[in-house]
Amino acid sequence: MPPTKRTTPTAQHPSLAHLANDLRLACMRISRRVRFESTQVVAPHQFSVMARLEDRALTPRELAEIERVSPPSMTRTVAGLVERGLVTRTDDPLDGRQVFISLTVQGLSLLNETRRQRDAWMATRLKGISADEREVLVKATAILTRVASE
Amino acid sequence: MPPTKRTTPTAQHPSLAHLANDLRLACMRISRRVRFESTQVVAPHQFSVMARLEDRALTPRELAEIERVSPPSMTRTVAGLVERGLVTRTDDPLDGRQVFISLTVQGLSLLNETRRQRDAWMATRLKGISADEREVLVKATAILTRVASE
DNA sequence: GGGGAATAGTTAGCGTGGGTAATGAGTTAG
DNA sequence: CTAACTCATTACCCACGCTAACTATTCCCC
Repeated sequence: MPPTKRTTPTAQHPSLAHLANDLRLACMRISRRVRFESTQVVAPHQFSVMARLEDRALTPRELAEIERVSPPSMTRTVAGLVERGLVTRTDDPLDGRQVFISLTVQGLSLLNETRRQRDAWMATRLKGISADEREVLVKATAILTRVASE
Repeated sequence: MPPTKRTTPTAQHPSLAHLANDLRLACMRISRRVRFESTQVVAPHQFSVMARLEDRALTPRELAEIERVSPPSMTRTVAGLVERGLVTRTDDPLDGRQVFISLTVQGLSLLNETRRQRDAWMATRLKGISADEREVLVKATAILTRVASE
């Protein structure tokens, strides 16, 4: 492949497109390795649902919308979590159609354990970097967090 | 404050654990949004296989090992890509057991189009940041890329 | 050179997690 | 009070992962 055209061609100031590409790839690779290399005790979609329930109980419909999944799929995912004792179902006293799904104590502790493992993976990778690099990453993390939530 | 070790991180110098957590979350959120919000014209595993074929043709077995998938799964994935005209099969003239899988012209252009979309998503997010922040991200990207490949 | 072991790829069949369509129970609007 | 709507579920299909078993080819070693 011929070298890509750059409108702002210095090494210090690569084009926005280049930065976007490289940064995106780095984020996706890190994300991929975190997911692959942390021991998965629950499936990714189950973990994701549990994480949503940490703040407050949600209905299956809300969960389905948040996770961008159809209601029947969420029914099954929740059923799996209930069976493992990680979440519980509670009838809504005000609306007989609805059900609230909430984390159990075991669910919360599993959630925290999984996070601990993932963080440990990341922390291990960060141990080798210099103080300067760490400063850069601290600043970059703030920016990335903002970007990710826009 | 305890005399020997600094256990309370400041805003400027958060603990390694904190940085690891925040950075990991930011990367995973960005990765998730890129995957969700770029129009998927091929499935993730198919895209991943196509990307591996960009440099050179590979055998199904090599692809299976790289993608950490069983050979039968790769057979099916490749079959799907062949059916869509995105890759082709070529018999190895030296070893009758083997087959080479390589990208077609359509495959390559689809690959580039998908990347363009993903990069566009990221580039859009990066347009709003300041020059200083961009400098930080340029440096951070180099570090993250290294970390992701360790 | 011949015969068994090893390797590449595929086929067959299973489990799981996505989807849509249809159903039942409960609520709301008219 | 009935009709329409909403929530959750069930029934059923597809996509993609797996292992086991099979065919074709190559390698190894006597």
